Amino acid sequence: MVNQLKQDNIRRIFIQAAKNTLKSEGIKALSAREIGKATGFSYATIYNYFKDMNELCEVCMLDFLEECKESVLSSTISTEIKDLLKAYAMFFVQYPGLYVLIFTDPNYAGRFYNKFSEKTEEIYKAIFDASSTQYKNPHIPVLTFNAINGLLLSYVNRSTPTDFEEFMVLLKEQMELLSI
Amino acid sequence: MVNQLKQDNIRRIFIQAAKNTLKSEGIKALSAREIGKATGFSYATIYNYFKDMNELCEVCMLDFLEECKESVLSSTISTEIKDLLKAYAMFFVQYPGLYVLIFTDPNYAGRFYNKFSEKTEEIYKAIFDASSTQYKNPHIPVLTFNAINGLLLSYVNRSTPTDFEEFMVLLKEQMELLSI
DNA sequence: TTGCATATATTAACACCGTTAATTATATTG
DNA sequence: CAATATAATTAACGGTGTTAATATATGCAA
Repeated sequence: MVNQLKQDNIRRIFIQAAKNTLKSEGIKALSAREIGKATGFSYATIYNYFKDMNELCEVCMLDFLEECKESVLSSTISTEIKDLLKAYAMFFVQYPGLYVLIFTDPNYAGRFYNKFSEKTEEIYKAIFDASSTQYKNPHIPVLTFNAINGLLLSYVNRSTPTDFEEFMVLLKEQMELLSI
Repeated sequence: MVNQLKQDNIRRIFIQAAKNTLKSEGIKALSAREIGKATGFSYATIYNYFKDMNELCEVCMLDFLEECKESVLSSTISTEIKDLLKAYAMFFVQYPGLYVLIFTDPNYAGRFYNKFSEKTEEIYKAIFDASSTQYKNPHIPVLTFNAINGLLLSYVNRSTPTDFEEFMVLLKEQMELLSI
């Protein structure tokens, strides 16, 4: 007889600990032994609740994407698309480590891409649905997100632009060029 | 008395072996032990020629960027900017692992970013210099590369779009939207 | 409550990794 | 040839993910 409730609770303990580590110290600090210490469990106990460390990490990543979505949609600045997109970019500027982990780290971003593609598509769709203006040409939203993600990639991985203010200026200019 | 020529040659042996591994099997397969096997040297000998494995990898990355630049500029399709940009994208579509390594992998892309930023800026500049049309507004080239890099990021890490043909169609459409 | 079966947690171990110190082999020079 | 400088190797350390074997806790029937 398994105690499903207890199992779920312990699972959540591991997830929460992993999320904390990922947010504060990044993926490099995440290890089975570290999560063991942080939760009080042995490092091997994790393997009773997750297939491997990747599974634990993936669960966190989907959680973070959900947080991103909620953060964007609850930021009641306006329903103008440029403000929604700015909120999207802001979330990841706030947590550059999460952007790297979810979108750029080949060890994770590339794994089970269908799951993450679905979730990111969901976010993109939610943003353009929430917007007050509609775009008939579906390539405009795609181009817009490619441009923003390219900018975020450059910012988090190559520090180009170097600081936050410059990033926001560039983002604004790019949105204007796209007539967004 | 050190034999500089001999040293340089052995250094090049390690670099070549590492480049082969990176191109064929990717960064995950690169290790000191593996390069030792591939070259016939002991794994520790590498440390007589490189500070650490990161240095070896970085040398390879700069080499690859140089290859990319030469590949783009020697592809005598035309001097139209859209063809040059297509050649740029093609290089990394051909070697997705290299794109991931150089631009998206946080372990490498983020390290010594100034060195790589310089080199990538050099490529971007070379492309727009070789182009037959000139852009007065400097934000257009920046936006263009952000869009292409966003598309490449999505393609290599999330398989969106799923195949090469689709990628090329999307690239063409995005260039047209940007009036490039 | 006791005893037992089941479920869960822990420890120990294995195979990797990067890196370094100590040791051995090889060149070079007097 | 012998002494010295240089380079390559082996052995070791501390880290990683993961698994098998072992210990502990839990749930339940008698």
